[in-house]
Amino acid sequence: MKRPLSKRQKSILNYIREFMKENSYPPTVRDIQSGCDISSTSVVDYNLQILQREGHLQRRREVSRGIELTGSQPEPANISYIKVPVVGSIAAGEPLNLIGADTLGKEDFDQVEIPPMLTGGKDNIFALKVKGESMIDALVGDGDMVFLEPVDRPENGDMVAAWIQDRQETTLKHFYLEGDTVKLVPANSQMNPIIVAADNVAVRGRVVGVVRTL
Amino acid sequence: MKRPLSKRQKSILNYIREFMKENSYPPTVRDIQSGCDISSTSVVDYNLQILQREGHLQRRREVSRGIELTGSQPEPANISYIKVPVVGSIAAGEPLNLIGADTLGKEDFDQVEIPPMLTGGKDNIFALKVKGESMIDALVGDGDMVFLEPVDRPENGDMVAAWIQDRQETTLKHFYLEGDTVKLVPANSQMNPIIVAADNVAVRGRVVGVVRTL
DNA sequence: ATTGACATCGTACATACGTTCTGATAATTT
DNA sequence: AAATTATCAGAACGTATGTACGATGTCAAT
Repeated sequence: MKRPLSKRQKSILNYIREFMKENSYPPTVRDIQSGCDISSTSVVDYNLQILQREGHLQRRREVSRGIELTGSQPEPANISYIKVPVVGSIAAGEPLNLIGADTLGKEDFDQVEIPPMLTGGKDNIFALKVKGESMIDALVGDGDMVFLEPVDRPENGDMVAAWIQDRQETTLKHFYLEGDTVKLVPANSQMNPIIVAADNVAVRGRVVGVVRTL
Repeated sequence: MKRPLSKRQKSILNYIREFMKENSYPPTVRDIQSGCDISSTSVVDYNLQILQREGHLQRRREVSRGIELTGSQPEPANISYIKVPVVGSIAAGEPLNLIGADTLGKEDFDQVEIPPMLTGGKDNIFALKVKGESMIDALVGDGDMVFLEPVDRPENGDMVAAWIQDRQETTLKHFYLEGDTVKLVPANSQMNPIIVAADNVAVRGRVVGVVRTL
């Protein structure tokens, strides 16, 4: 169903997007033809049919400029980008005060803007700056920014930010629920798993993305 | 200058707005004609001319549906976001065809939008999808997306995408220039550095960011 | 009544534009 | 290789659609 698009099809799709950003109406078959350096209108038509079949756009027969891109509705301009609050940094073994992540508004934190590519469409995403090397084997290093989706009942194996009640700290670990205990395992061969009672940990969120700048 | 619009003109303007809300393209003269119960296309044209003169809309001559409502422009969105082309994927030890990255336009590739946070303000950034584990110790894993800034004379230690002439392949490695040879070292303890003549490698770009989604 | 600016009609025309047909060519499969 | 299938080319066709133009109607000022 979801076949990969050919180079030409991508090119066409991109051209349509660009065109509609410039003008306020869709391009004609011939606009696309010249815009994408295609030598025949029939080729454009051919590929438009495919793009339509694959659900990337809608066409109205016999209607000039009867092209409608699906998926990327109008342009609320900013809905495509999401501002997420950086609620703090998280360090291996160090306490982290995340209190207020629920009570305070987004406005009270630094904000980073991230593309939807990272969020998978979810909102409510928040960010943490990683300190330390506790997850180094999971390819998360010091200084990285991790993005989390708020969940309190993660799947086993998820990378989560968890608050450990009696240690008064929050760490980034892999999560495993085993009976009524929770095993929090770091992705670092030099560090040992933490095993605690299930009611002693509160998962803050599940990591959905990692960003590092060099 | 700002004359009051006639009933008919208001009707037309209104119809255009409605039409563009329904469909994603502007109406034709005849759409307006029937939609506003006008008995002649010339009347529509006549009134459109007036509406244009009064600044309520723009028209493109000889262009079907060449109507553009003024006043409610959807803001040029955020300039702060950059579209970068994903020019391909890069794999440890496998050839990668990057030919055309210079000759083809951005439009010919998939695009991802990234926040300025990742680019440090530079443009010309391009992206590669990582395949394989050659940089696993540098916290770059399979499936990650790396963002590169085009440079051909990197600093020692930079992580670069380099084209190796006589192997006909592109890889992601750390770069070290030593005399007139170049050492390309993978960040994977299981793999050995590649040492080649300096004029045998062409650096495509320097990695400035890494993104991973889980 | 006459004029003339304004709005409306009906119609015709030229071209903008989607569609279709016949083959050619490249990519895959048998 | 032969047979299929996917993709492209070029041209032709017919509808969709903007535009032009003369005729008609309206209404206020002359």
